[in-house]
Amino acid sequence: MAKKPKILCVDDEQDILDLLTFNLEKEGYEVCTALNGKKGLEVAKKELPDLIILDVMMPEMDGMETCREIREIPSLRNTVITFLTARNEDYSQIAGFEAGADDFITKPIRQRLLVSKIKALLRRSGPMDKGAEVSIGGIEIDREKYLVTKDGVQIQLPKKEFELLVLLSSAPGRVFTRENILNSIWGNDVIVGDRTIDVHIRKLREKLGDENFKTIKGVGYKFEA
Amino acid sequence: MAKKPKILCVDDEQDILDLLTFNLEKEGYEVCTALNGKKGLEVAKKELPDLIILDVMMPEMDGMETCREIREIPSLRNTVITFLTARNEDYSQIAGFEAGADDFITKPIRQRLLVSKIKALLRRSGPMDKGAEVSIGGIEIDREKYLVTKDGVQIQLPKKEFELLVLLSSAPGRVFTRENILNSIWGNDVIVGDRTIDVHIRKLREKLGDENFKTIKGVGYKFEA
DNA sequence: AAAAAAACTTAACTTTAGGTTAACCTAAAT
DNA sequence: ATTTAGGTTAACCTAAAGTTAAGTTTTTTT
Repeated sequence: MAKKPKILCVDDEQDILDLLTFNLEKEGYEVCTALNGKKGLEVAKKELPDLIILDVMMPEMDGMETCREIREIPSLRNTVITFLTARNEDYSQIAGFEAGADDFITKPIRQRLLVSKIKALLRRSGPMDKGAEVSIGGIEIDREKYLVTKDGVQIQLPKKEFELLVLLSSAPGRVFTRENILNSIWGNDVIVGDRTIDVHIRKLREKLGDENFKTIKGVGYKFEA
Repeated sequence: MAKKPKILCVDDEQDILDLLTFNLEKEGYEVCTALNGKKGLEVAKKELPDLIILDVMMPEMDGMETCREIREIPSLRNTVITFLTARNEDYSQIAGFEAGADDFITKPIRQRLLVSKIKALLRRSGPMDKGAEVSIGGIEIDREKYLVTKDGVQIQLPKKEFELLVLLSSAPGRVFTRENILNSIWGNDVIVGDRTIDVHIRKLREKLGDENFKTIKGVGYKFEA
């Protein structure tokens, strides 16, 4: 099974969160929640969800503001964000799109519409990054063929190493924290020792060249050409 | 050789049609065109293309509407549809997916991206059940005759083995997950044990040579020459 | 219609790739 | 100099795939 899409719901009402969680989990999504914008931002950074549902009306940091901040974070730049608003608040919609929203869901939430919108949004974001081949500095990655080519030589990587490479190369130059990596590749619930990542990084360095995998001490790793 | 995929382009600007036709024919596709949604629908019914490129903005019947109508026609239900939009018309994209689009191509059209998207979309849309003969590395597959020839020797494969071979060979080199395989050959709902696939793979290896069927542990299988 | 054969699935068991850990080492930062 | 994060290695362990044979089901033959 392809990894379950992860959805973050941010709302100050626990009721709404419960409703969303219930409906989305039923559809097979992995759901995480936050009770305010600030928490939402934190969770988003940590969990790197595929889609975020943001309530517009929240105390302290409202949806707009949260959205703007999320859009500032490189690792979340391509995450789909949809707002939750009261019906017919046209005005907020305009502002919302300016803040970087991708869609709006109106309250009261109709379960069927919610699910179909979510599906459509995820589908939309899907085809983009499915382009199978990436090529950076002599290294080609073909996700469909599960094959890496370095300077014309094909290399067969084990699953975890491949996934790690795909992750790091998805944003060359960007630092991924250990936490990022664990969440993306292992999932938040799985617990593996600290050294595990190092070992995989080591293998990658061995196979693809030391110079491409940089350590940022105290922060994480990045892939560079 | 598998039959050329047929692509229908619908746009109200002749310039765009010419550009698309030129680029796609160069890649070996068969191209037909229509200057508006209504004509597009007619041509689609007649030609049964494998993929349709629809401009969103057209007078009279726009892309969305055309798309919806196309989806109503049973013989075109599985045709891949991709929209042509001006850059960053996010909102129309959402509506587009709801109308049944599979992907979007943004104007201005970048030739390489266009071609790679088309390729990816056609590949994903699954094995074309039209073109009958495939030949890869000493193995010939004739889907019409249900016949496999290895190094000139005809081999009679049972149904499941044959289907599995056809699936894997439909995209040589590409890894098919167990889930992929189950969905394609057995259908979404049928439940068969995990080991069933292995057994069929084993039979294929036995009959057609071990080396052609690679295991990607934790991922799936692929067929290679 | 019964018997036989072929194909398909399952179950039980073995094998193995590769993922994880633990223990120790090294280098960078304070 | 001390601390701490990361690097390295090899042993260990496990989930996934391979194998085989024994049921089932389906198809063909008589």
